[in-house]
Amino acid sequence: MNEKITIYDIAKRLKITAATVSRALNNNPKISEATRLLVLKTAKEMNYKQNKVALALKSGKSNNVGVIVPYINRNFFSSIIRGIEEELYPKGYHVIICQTHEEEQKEIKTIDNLLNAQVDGVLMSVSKQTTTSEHFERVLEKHIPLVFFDRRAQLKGVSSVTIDDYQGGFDATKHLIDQGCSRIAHICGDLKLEIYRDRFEGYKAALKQAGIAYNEDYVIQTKSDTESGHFAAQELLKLDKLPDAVFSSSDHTALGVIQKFKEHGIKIPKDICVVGFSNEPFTKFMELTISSVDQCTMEMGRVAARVFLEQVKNPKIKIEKKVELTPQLLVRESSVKVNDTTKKLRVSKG
Amino acid sequence: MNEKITIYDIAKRLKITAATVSRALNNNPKISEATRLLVLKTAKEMNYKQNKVALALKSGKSNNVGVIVPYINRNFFSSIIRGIEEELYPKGYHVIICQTHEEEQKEIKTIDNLLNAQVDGVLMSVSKQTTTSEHFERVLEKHIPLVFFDRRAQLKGVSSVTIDDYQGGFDATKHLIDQGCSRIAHICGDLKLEIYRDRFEGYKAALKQAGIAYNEDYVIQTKSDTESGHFAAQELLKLDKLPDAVFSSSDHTALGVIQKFKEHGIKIPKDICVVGFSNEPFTKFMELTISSVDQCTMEMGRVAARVFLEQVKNPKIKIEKKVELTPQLLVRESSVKVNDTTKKLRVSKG
DNA sequence: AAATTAAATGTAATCGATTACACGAAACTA
DNA sequence: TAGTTTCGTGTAATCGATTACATTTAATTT
Repeated sequence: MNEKITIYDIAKRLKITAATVSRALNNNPKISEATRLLVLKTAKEMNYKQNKVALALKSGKSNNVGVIVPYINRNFFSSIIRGIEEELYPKGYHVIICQTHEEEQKEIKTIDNLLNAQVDGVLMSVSKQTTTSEHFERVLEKHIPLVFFDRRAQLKGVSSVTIDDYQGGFDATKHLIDQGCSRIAHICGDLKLEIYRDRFEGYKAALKQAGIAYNEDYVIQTKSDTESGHFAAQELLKLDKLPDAVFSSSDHTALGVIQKFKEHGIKIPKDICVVGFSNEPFTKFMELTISSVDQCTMEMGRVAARVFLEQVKNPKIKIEKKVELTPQLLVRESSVKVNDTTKKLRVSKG
Repeated sequence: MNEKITIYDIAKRLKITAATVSRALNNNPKISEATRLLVLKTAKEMNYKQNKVALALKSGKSNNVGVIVPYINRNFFSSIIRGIEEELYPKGYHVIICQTHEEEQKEIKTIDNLLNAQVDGVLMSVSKQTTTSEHFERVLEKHIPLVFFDRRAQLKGVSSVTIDDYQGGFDATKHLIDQGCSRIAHICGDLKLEIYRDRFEGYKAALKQAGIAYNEDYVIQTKSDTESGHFAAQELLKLDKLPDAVFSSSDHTALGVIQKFKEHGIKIPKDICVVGFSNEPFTKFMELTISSVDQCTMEMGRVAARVFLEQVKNPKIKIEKKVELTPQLLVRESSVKVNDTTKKLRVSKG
């Protein structure tokens, strides 16, 4: 019962050759209807299952794609992976998950391992530490589709799917301006990363458009966790003139800012409006829900998968697709100065 | 540059046979030191990389394990997967991720697909809908290690890693009793699932131990989301005597309960103490942090991976290992009746 | 009826690595 | 020196499926 059934077993049983069996199973037109049906029936009877590994060796296609992220248990990444998986599974691909822990060495090793495992594609978000790109070039040399999502490396000929971080930063800041705020602080992540630079640029552009002078004192660069939010808030509290709004490039930092401000008796959003970034699940569970910029993560995964599929379909054509998804500002309680309850009810809880 | 180098290429270059090359690369003792070094050197020069697919076909081992969960973008599951990945990657295994969306049909299809792909093991959490178990038996027939985590099927000869849900329920309830509560409500998930039954039993045991009569009116069975928490709270509000504590089998439901109670002017934890289950990230981000039972997810993944490794190491021995991890009650603000600030500071924020 | 064509199946190579068995040469024993 | 080990390599089968090419048989044409 447990031995594996191969096409040779079917062939032996029917006193024909494995080639005929293979052809019958693959609906090859040069097979007679009679034998085809017989083979199909026998295959079902014997509970034959095609051995994908043998197929992979013969065809050079493993039907596996590698997905590399810093950590899989971060909502942002796991949602992207969900999108990728849901798009690729119906097409017969399996998703192999790997984590880099933000270490370049692990990233390099992982890519080489995936290449040895003959994956048909690599979809990834570059680790923060990564500075070199030979490992990416090794993927390209083998003509294996490489698609970056969210964080990409500067590399010609590689497709990427990102959100328009500039737009996200712009929208968030514009919204704060629309709320009547004019002293808007910005807490950004490591500006070596493109995503944080872009959000920062969007912030500045919105200020400029509104004729608000850019004030360097209002910009604080930190890590993207809650503690850094506490730190940032304290820095802001030292200023002569307190800002009346904060746009943070991270939800966790936004939370830290809110916590620290509350400790100091500052009312959110009455005294200071706050907008975060990423639409982390907790932002809508808070008593005071936090406005945030949604990065349409599932969609990002789906699109990355589709870009990959396009590339395997047209192996000859060198596609360099740069898809930029539009982020979605979700206005919640932390950034809306309301005067009456009617308005409050309109605040999105999504 | 991009053609794949095989052992035949190395053999041709050195005018020896592929067999010798293979032996040299595998440190086979019957190879002369001279040829071995020569082969190793040449392999490096030619940038040879072993083709894992060919190896998989020959050996019958793919070095891939399938991990099946309902949804990967749930903190609980993605953390387990992280644990699994981190344990298996160093041992040369790749983790293939699949989602069932809680559908039995998808689960069946996924398992069959993984078997065709010749995975060396299947680690999974059973979908809520699943009632049959032929698909699990198909895995066992092929002598492929099957390990359940968290949610398991009733099946002989299969290992599982769970937490002691009974203990978790007991600890949570005991803690509420220790806070002076005696009218303790319980909001549970679908009692067809073992995990919810066990938590419920733990709850009842703690009551019994404290000599508190079990009151059916205080038990509400719902789904595990925030809205169900609203519903449950409303049901409790209808009672003649309001409970003075709530132990919820889900953090999301606990959150809903808290929200609804607050709407009705009930103070948490002064009037009613609340403890949730799962230690979802948001529980510690709230203004009012929520006490919860941590399920040591990363550890669960690691242990599941180790159980799998043990089974591949001893293929002959039929191991049926039932590992039960001990959950950890995290006492936070939602369940501690404090009188002075000193005590409040001791409340865990972990 | 002989010749041509078409249809169905068989033969054998291939994908890349491993390994039982065979074989020749060197080294050792008696 | 003939016989036996030992050592290092080569030969060829194997894992399971696919497919170009060859071959057989049947059907069609002239």
